[in-house]
Amino acid sequence: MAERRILVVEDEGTIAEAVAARLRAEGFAVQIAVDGPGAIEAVRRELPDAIVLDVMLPGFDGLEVCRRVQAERRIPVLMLTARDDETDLLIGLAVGADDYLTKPFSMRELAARVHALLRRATITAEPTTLRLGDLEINLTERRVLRAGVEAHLTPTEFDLLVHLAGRPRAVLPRERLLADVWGWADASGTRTVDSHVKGLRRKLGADLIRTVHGVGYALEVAR
Amino acid sequence: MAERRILVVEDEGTIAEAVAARLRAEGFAVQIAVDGPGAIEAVRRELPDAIVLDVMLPGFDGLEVCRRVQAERRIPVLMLTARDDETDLLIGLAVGADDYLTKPFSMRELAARVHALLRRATITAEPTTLRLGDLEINLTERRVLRAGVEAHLTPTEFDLLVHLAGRPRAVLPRERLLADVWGWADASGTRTVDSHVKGLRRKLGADLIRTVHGVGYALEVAR
DNA sequence: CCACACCTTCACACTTTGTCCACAACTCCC
DNA sequence: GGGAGTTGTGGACAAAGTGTGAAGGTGTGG
Repeated sequence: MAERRILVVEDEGTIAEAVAARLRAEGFAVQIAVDGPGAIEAVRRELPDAIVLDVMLPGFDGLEVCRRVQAERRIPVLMLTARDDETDLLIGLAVGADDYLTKPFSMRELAARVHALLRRATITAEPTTLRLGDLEINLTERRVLRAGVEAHLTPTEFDLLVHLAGRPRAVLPRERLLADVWGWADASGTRTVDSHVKGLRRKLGADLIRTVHGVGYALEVAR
Repeated sequence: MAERRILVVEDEGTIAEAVAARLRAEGFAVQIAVDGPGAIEAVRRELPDAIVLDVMLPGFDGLEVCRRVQAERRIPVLMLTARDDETDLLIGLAVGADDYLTKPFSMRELAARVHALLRRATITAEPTTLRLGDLEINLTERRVLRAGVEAHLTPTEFDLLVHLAGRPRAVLPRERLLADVWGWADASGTRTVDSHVKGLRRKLGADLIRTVHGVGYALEVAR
C-alpha cells in the first residue's frame, strides 16, 4: 500500500509537532496546517487520507473546516476537543467528524484511533463517484464524464463542478462559490466564477449549468 | 430539531438491545422489529427517520424489506451484514441501502454511521419549497410554478413574491415591501412596487395578487 | 531557459433588469 | 355623478449583469 497521508491541523506548535512525530513514527506522511484557511488549502493540495483536527483554531474553527472539507470530499476526520464539551462533540459528529479525542490524550491512543479511522475508510464503500443524470464525477480519480464521454477539466473547474454537484439544482450565489471553492472573502469586482463556468459549459455542454440572473449558478439535472 | 426516530430491525435479541441502547444514548428514539413483516409494519406506523437493518431475518430477509420500504418512501438505510459477503453488499446497495457495516462492528462506529446517514439525508431533503394553492415556490432553485407551469421571474419579482408568500392573504403595505425587499427607507413618490406587481400578475395570473386600495397588496390563496 | 497549462483580469458586446413617466382606468367618498 | 386620489399599463431609458475572446501573469516540468 502506498504511504498514507495525514493532515494535522493544530495551532499549538508543541502539540502539532508531537502528534506529527508520533504519526511519522507509525509510518504516515504528515503535513501540518495551523489555521482554518491553511487546512482547506492543504486538503486540496495534499489530498490526505485522513485529518486530525483541533476544534479551536484561528481563522475559522475546526468545525467549519470539517464542514467545508466534507462538502467537497469524504475524508475521515479525527477531532481533538480541548474541553470535555458535549456540544462540540455533537456538532463535530453532525458536521462529519468520524471520531474524537478529548485533551489530554496519549499518543498511543491517538495512533490507534488514526489506524482505526483508515481501516474503516478502506472497508467502507464510500461513494467515490457522483452520478447526476448523464453526468458522472469520479471524486477519487478526479475524472468527469458526460454522456459517457470524458472531458478534461482543470483543477479549479473540477472543484467548482463538484461544489455545484453537491447541491444539484440549487442556485449557488457567486459569493458562496468564491468562498467555498476559492476561499475568498471578498466577491466584489471579480469575474473568475463566470470564466470557469464558461469553461465547464464549453467542455460539458451549455445546458449543464443554469444562470440565475443577479444571483449565481445552478447545476441542471434531468429529474 | 425534533427527536430523530430510528428503527432497528434485528432478530438477535442481544444485538438488537445493544444497538438500541447505544442509539438511545445518542439521543435517538429507537424502535425494534424482529422480522420482515414486523419491519414493514413498523415503518408504516412509526415513520422512522432512518433504519438499521440486519440482512439475515426470519420471514423475508433484509434485502426484501429494504426493497419494499424504498418502494414506498425514501428512508436512509444502514445495512448490517453478517459475513464479509460481497454479494449481499452489492444487492443491498442496489435495492437502496445507503451504507453498511460488517459484523462485528463497534457501537461507536455504528453511531457515527447513523449520524452521517441523517446528516446526508437532511442535506439532500432540503428542497425548501413553498406550496400555496396551485403556486409552488422553490427557494433553493429559485423557480416558480403556477398550476405546474414554470414562470421565469426576475430577481426582484422573485423576492417580492417570496415576501408576499411569507404572509399569505395578509395585506402588506407598500412601505413595508419597499423596506423589506428593496431596503428603501423612503416610500414616497415611487411606483416601483406597482410595476413589479404588474410583472408578477402578467406572468403568474392576474388573480394571484389582490390590491387593497390605499394600502398595499396581498397574495391570494385558494383555501 | 523554454514550453505549457492554468488562473485571473480586461474590454467589449449583448442581454436582462429596475425605475420612472405619462396617461388611462379605477375606487372611494361626498 | 363628479372629483380627487389611487392604481393599471405600456414603454422609454439607464443601469446592472452576463457571455466571450484574448491578454497578462504565475507556476511547473522538462
